[in-house]
Amino acid sequence: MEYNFRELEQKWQKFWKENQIYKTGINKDKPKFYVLDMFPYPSGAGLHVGHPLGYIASDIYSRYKRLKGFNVLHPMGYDAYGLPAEQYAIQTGQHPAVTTKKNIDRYREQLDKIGFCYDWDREIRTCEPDYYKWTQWAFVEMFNHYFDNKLQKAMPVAGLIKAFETNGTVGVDANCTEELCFSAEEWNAKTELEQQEILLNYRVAYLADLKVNWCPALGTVLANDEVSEGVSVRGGHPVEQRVMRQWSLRVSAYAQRLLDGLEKVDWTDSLKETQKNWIGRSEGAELVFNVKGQDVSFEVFTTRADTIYGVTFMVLAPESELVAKLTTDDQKSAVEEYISATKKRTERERIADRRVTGVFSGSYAINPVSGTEIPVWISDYVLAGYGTGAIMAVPAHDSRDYAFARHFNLPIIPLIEGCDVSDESFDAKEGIMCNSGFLNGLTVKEAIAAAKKYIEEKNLGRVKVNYRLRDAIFSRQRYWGEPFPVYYKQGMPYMLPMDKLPLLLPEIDKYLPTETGEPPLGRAANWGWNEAMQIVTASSEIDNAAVFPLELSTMPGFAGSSAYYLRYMDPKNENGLVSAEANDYWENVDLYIGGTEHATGHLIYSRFWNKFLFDLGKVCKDEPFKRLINQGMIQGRSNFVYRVKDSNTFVSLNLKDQYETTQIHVDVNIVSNDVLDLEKFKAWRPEFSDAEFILEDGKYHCGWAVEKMSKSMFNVVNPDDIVERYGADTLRLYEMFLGPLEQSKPWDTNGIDGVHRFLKKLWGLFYKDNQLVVKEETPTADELKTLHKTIKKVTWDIENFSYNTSVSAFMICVNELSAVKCSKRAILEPLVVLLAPFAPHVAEELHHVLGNTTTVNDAVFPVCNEEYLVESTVKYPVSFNGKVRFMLDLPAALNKDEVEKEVFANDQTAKYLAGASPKKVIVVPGKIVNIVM
RNA sequence: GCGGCUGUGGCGUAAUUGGUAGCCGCGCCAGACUUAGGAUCUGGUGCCGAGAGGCGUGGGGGUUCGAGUCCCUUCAGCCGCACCA
Repeated sequence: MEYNFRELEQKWQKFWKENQIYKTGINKDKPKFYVLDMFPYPSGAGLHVGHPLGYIASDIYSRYKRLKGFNVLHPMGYDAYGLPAEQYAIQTGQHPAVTTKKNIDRYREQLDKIGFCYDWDREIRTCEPDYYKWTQWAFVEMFNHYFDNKLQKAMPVAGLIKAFETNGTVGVDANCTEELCFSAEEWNAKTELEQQEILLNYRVAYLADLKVNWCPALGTVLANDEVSEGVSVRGGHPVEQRVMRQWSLRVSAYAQRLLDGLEKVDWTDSLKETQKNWIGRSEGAELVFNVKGQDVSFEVFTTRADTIYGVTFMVLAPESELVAKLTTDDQKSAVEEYISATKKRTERERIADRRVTGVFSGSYAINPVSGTEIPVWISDYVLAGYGTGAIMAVPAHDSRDYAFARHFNLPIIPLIEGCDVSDESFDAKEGIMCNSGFLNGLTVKEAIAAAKKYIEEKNLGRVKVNYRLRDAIFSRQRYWGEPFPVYYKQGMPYMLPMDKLPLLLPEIDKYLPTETGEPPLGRAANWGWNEAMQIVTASSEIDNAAVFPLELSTMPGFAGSSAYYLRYMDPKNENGLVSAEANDYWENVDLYIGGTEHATGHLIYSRFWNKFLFDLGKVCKDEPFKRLINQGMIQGRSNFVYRVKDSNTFVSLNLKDQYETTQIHVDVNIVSNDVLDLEKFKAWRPEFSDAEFILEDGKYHCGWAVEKMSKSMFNVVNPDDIVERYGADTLRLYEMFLGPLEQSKPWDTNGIDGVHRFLKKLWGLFYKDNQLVVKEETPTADELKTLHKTIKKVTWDIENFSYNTSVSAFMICVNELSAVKCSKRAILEPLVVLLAPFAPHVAEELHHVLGNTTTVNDAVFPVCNEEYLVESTVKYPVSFNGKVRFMLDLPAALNKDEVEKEVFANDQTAKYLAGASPKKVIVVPGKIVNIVM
């Protein structure tokens, strides 16, 4: 029997499928374990060899846990809504549902070939109505809840209304967009419309006029994490700031809990750090400044209350509402000119070009502590969206303020003894205060505390915690997303009744905005809501009396991915996102594997979403993902050929310096070990058909470089091709063998022969000349040692996700067994089970070859017996002054003194001592001997 | 600028956590076999050196009997955040 991987892999994949080997259900007799992959967006390009890396790692862990007696939930699905399918629809007119389905089918085909243990009965697609029903449901719940700051949890809006009716805002501490203050009488006197508008100020899902990131090229707004350096992350289109009425989720209310929760999860420090940065907690004080000669005051936020005596000017963000209030008549034209100039600059330009710009407003503020009058300036270095959009500038101790003061010749007052501010500001929070009234003589740390206390006591402001985390803008002016279950009466949003969900995505004729600039859903023929009949009806019937318009925006990409891990627990449930029974059993994800690119998007939103559902009592765990591992990126390894300028002649790598050449990417699939296949090259592209070559030793050597794996670099390797040539088990092993899971590393197909050879060698322990050679003989001590040290190593490696080293441990094991021609059942049987998580097909085959009739997945993972590992002798390296000179075999039982005695009894020792007397002898029993001379 | 991670043969990497640096694999070299291959098997392969030996984990310094591993410093690369007050 040959190792016929093609036949064998197909056979077992079929067997697993037909016998539902990977079907999972609640089983209270076994401990549960939930292993999840970040589900993919099914792109048109299909999978390349980098995508399955994380899937293989999680698959190994899932299989291992199962063999260890756990009931393992290991599902897969698709993040099926998204921009690329819609962009494609715009270009081709094909319905995004059609292309999405096609892409999903392709993904599935590719995934199936690799032999994953997914329970496909639990597959979800975010674009399916029975799934997005629950996305809409969660949104309605968010609309119906507000965040109570005191309780630090979401509470029903109904309770808030009751409080307003009896006491107004008194005693209410609700997270809100804008602090409001009204009495019960005032509330009760308001119209329904007015009350609804006020409630939007509190709801967790709310509609508000916000400054948003508008991307004209994509025709939609984008969330902060979808924009980087002023351009859209997807597509790289310019993004501008615009005020629009949009749905938002009050993620910022959960800032503190999102931060605290990080302490409870087992994630990498770098990922936690990224989330901490994104949440951006800063403790400080909010100070009230009165404006001189006007009945106006404004607040600023500062983390350096200690520097209050050094404030020499104030700065407002150009977008601040205060600008209009504080601009005096003589400064009006200058301010207007500055504001319009600022508006013209995109955010990108502002970031790229750090010129100091600004204009004086004409007004003066009064320092609430020192009483000094200070000029109020306007500058775009102050952000409208952070804090209050106004700052107190302390040029001596803040580098941005310093640059501004220098540019406009404003005073700089040093506040720390001995600091030099002649060239730059002193930003460090250390030293002793001076020029600071009652703070003089204190350290900076003490002064911050003292100043805060003073501010609170004198009622000059309040101690406050600020977060950088913004609410998530939740509307997209696009077609291919979840429709909002929302209709509008007099411009005010109302939710569809829960029992009418899902609100289905309507058909439209073109996937473009309407002629009047409304989102694509504006084209839908049936997009009205008959309130009395509770049905969707023709858009033409909208009369704003009985039939009302439905929301035209759709939800963003992160909507569907925020709670999908919960749905896998109970994917067919028609009465809830997840049943209490399923949720109580599976709880949350024990191991989540995916890329770092979701660090600030998906992983913040889903934590927020989960916490919200936790507050409602719908889920039992506060954090969704207990342990998280980021797999590294697989980079491409590109190959180059060198064309001699103005010719069709190509020169081999080491001769290219003799010519003037152009470097050209060449398809890595026609290169082997950096040697170009000349015939394939000529056939690759018509322009190379008559190419000529300057060779070295009859070969054309290509250059190479590690780059991103992409079509344009011709370095994309398709897993299908690898499976076809080497089999899925070889692919799985090689992906793991490449290097540590979390590290980025280049893919080079050339190395794959090594692991393929390993599998053949393993096969060779079972079959020789087509004969099964497995024997029932008792294994030797050495064979048992080989097996058990491998069990020990591989177990430790799996637990620590060090899969590259376990593959090499398997190789060492098989090398050792081959060397002694060991084909004994007592050794091979446990070895096959040990290998099953990594190479399930060949393991299943060999498990059956050994006479087992049930799947290897139901075997028991072997346990290391330390007794077999005990050594009777130790090879001591004997070193002199730290340099190893010779090895000495000694009984392991010897103690320190006995080892020393043996070493000095050896004549080699005398040779290296060369008559000198040792100053010191170090003996570490079982390890080394070092003689210091 | 701030924060994090990583630097080991020609390449991907390993090192029982302070104890023989280079395991495993690719590649390369030599040999065997021969249905001449992108097959299989055997041996070799960090660098310098004929050899004894010396050097060697980005560079410099330190702690230690002993450092890839710990400390200080410096350089390079990758990632995250970045007018966040």
